[in-house]
Amino acid sequence: MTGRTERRLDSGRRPTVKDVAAQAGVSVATVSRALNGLKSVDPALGERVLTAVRDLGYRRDGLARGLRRQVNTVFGMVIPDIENPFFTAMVRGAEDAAYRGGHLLMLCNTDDNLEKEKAYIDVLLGQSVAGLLLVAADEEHSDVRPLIKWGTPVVAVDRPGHEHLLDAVLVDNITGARQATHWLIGHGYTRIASIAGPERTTTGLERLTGYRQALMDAGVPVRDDLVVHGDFHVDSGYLAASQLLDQDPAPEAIFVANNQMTMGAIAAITDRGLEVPADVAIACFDQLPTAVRWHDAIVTIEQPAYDMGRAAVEILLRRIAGDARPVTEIRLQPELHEPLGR
Amino acid sequence: MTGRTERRLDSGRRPTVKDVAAQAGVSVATVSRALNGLKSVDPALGERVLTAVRDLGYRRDGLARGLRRQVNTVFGMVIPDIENPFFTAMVRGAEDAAYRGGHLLMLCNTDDNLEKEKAYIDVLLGQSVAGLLLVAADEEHSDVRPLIKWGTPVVAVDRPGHEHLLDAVLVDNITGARQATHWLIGHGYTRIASIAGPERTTTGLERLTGYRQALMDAGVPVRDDLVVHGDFHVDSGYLAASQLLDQDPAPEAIFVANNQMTMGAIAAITDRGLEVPADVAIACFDQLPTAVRWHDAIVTIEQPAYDMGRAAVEILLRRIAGDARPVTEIRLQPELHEPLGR
DNA sequence: GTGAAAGCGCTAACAC
DNA sequence: GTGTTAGCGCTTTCAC
Repeated sequence: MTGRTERRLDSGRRPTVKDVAAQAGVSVATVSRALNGLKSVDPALGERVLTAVRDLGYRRDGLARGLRRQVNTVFGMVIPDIENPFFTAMVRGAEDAAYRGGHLLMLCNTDDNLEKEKAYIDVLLGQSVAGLLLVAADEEHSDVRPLIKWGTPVVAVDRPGHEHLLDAVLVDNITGARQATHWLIGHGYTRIASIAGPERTTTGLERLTGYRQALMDAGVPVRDDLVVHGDFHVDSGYLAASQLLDQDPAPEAIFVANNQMTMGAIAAITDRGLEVPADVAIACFDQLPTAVRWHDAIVTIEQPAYDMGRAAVEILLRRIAGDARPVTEIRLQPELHEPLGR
Repeated sequence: MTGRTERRLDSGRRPTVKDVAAQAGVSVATVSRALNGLKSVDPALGERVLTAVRDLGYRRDGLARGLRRQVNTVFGMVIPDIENPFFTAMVRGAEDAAYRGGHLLMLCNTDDNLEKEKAYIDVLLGQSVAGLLLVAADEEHSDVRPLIKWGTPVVAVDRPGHEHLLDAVLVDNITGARQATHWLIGHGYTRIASIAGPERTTTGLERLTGYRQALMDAGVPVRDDLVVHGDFHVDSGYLAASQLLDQDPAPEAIFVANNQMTMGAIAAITDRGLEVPADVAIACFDQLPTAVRWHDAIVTIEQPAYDMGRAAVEILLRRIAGDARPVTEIRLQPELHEPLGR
């Protein structure tokens, strides 16, 4: 603030290597070497450089650096819904693994908007990220082939990449959904509805398939009027549950395809003065926070969200290290948790 | 895949403007102009450029572009805890406003880790982001002065920036905490404890101050053994509540300084077979999801998280547009929500 | 051990 | 309306 140590450059210009070099009385090459920690630099000069850096408030330009070195250390991650705890847990898993591996993680939220998704992927690749984790909003149209071609490793998480051309970390949705539905059947419910996910997502479709399989296995007729599609968000769960409860007779149990829609469904049920599970039983794909109402009364299929993020980053790290094995798809098993009350 | 249209460049090299220019039979300048949508380019040539771009799978290098133009379109945002719904709501507000203004938002989660925070800020500024939204993990040590000096606009959100040198969007924590505590007092509770936030955050301190003020206003003695500090995360809420409940006599009511710790506190109370609010009343700073157990039995101080994010971006946009007014601090009012049961 | 200079991919003068 | 070229800030040969 006093300007005492800041000899040159009082203009608003951001300082560059040149400024630092001039201030320290060395060449730009030496500045660069010192900043990169090359041991081939004289300790005395190195010290002078560091002092100049501090005096000037110099900060290396990542753009120029990245452009020159053609290698970045940051990972990019694209998720569809930052308000969904499942994805944020996944982010934590990815981030922890990345940080351990010496990488940072930049997150982009697409809000299930394909246009945004395209834009974010574009920026991320434009910045030459070291790797990309992609939870695709639209599996059909997010064409990432060009990326892989030019060497940026991409791993699809939760939802498979374009035509299974990408490394992917997925969950066995069919088995999980079947287990949940099976549990309901085993506990005496027969009129079992489902609030399903969007038809354009594999997660939505696979969980619906699992639900249907369980019914067929048990010889329970599969009725299309008992299936309502939502969009994986809270409001659509509320709406779907309302539609189902309007039916006469109303369903005795509902298998809901994700956590957010379950929250909505619970709210709809409560708003009608009904109780879970006395009036309507719920099975939910995804873990629910323990503090959630009726938590003890709901069957949940817990997905290993944190581990999925971690596993995805580990694949990325291996690819960066030069691993060239063919496309790998990992499918992790979810886990059925019975309600405590039983 | 067939390679039919891809004349040159079958190597693994990523194509550049030069390649596109060669393929389209024009100069690099024309390619650049076409890609930037300058109308001074012949439609026919423009078309040829676009075709070449598609054939080659060309993608503009954001690093080189940013370096040359010295102006980026992406905002950066740094938050301490991506698993806290308060921050994710804030992100949504910021992102929506940014997108409306033609900007994208890159998110970084510091996990309350000062080292990570430094690293992320460094990368973000290194990438020359157009602006930075900062929810500081450590208000003392996150020295962002150099940034402002070189022109990147920075807005502090939720927690004030370094010594109030930054534009900031904050909440009136003292008033909110006072209202919550006042409500408890007004409903007959006198032995009121508090699970406070960390002492290094202003949010933690201000809410504690509000709690104390309310007690003093009502002539209730302020007792330090009724205050336990947490770290704003779920586990610390559980721990703190356990400590408080171990006291004899146990507190009749607890004012909890944020949502996550409230979740933990509720779990601790439930685990002991106690009920909210019959055995222990809870007042919580922050909104709680409606599906949370006891939601109807808890006084909440709702923060306008979404609006905070939006307001912060709006400041950023104004600064970018050249607004040079002195440092602005906005304080939004939280809103007390009474439990429905009353 | 240090410096001079080329060049990463792009845009923006500047010529024509 | 199009092409040639300088140069953004940095790293990295290549000389010395």
